[in-house]
Amino acid sequence: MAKQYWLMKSEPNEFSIDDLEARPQQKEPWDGVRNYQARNMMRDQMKKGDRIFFYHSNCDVPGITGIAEVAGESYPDPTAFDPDDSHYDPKSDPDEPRWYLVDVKFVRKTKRTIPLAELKERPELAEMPLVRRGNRLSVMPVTPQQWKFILSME
DNA sequence: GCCAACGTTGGC
DNA sequence: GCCAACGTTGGC
Repeated sequence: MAKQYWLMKSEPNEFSIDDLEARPQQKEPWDGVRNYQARNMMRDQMKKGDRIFFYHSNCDVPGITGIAEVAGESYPDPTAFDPDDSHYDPKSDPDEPRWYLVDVKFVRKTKRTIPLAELKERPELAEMPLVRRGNRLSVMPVTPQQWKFILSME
């Protein structure tokens, strides 16, 4: 299958692109997602080697700060089974897991933060869920055209 | 199955 | 800190 492209949001005060770069093997399980649309994409569609825009939300300058890649196939999110974890979900049964995740691996930081404000100005990106009003999806697909265009804004 | 209340996301 | 937009929950 052709390589696919994605965008994943993270709050940098929780987990930033620098945190990802600093991780052992520069890899991190993308746990804690509790939204069905986002889960479905991670569980069913994201494949090893797919590229990801790493997006910082809820911060001074929200925008794309780096590139990562999907490190392997999806698997059940262990934090859903842990009563001590803030993302614990008693309704997720290990025999029938409700939540899934993928591991994400650092590729590089973008040359600069590409701010949401600039992404919004570009008609080429008007179809991205990211720039649409009220969208709260934390994992979303990016078309090859959008991917290429955003890279040209670096 | 409807829908009001509530909680969360996330830009500003 | 405000608040609009959503998703989820739970009473009926």
